[in-house]
Amino acid sequence: MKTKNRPPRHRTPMQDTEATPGEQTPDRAQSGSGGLELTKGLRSRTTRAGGARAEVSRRRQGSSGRRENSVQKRLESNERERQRMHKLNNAFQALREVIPHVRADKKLSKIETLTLAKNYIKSLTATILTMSSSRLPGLEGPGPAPGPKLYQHYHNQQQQQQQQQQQQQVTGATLDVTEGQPQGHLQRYSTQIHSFREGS
DNA sequence: TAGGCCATCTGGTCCT
DNA sequence: AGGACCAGATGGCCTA
Repeated sequence: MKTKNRPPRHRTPMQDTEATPGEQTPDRAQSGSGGLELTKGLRSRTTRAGGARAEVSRRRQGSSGRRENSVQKRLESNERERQRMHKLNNAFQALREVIPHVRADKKLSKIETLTLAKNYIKSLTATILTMSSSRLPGLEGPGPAPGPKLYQHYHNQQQQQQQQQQQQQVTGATLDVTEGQPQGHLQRYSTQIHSFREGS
């Protein structure tokens, strides 16, 4: 696995609006697509389908006034998209900080973060179920008994997931773990974080 | 150098 | 209508 703790890259000219504190510094410096001047960005994309469409669109624009207006709209849209992605990345970072993993010096990738989070939740769920297992047969039992309800909810979800998997026949999801008995989750989670951080 | 990961731009579609 | 969301494309950085 690779180190993702790389230093922030530089900002593009248009990114100088300012980054919200705590947000990742945008990179993309001087890259063909990223470094606007919008015209530069558009020009660099004319070889692509989207870029070609943009080219046609621009020809249709006609007057330079309308074109400028369109460019301005695009710049604003780009900025919103950037902010949206920064929020998403902040959420990823927040998630990384609450899921335990082995090598704290190495940043989890997004896919690793999501997968570990999913399995961490499952392991916690399994732990809770284990702790309340004395009540498991007690669907009939009196008292507050959150256990059985949770257990049933958990199993309903397990069944749904199994059905979905059977339907979809998902392949290539190497990070995913085949669902099984609840008590296996903690073990699998532990194994997985080791393979993520120390393996490959 | 190839492959993985990522940020950004972009146009289309959906939603309010 | 305008903004949010999404997916495809592109290119930079990093590691094995």
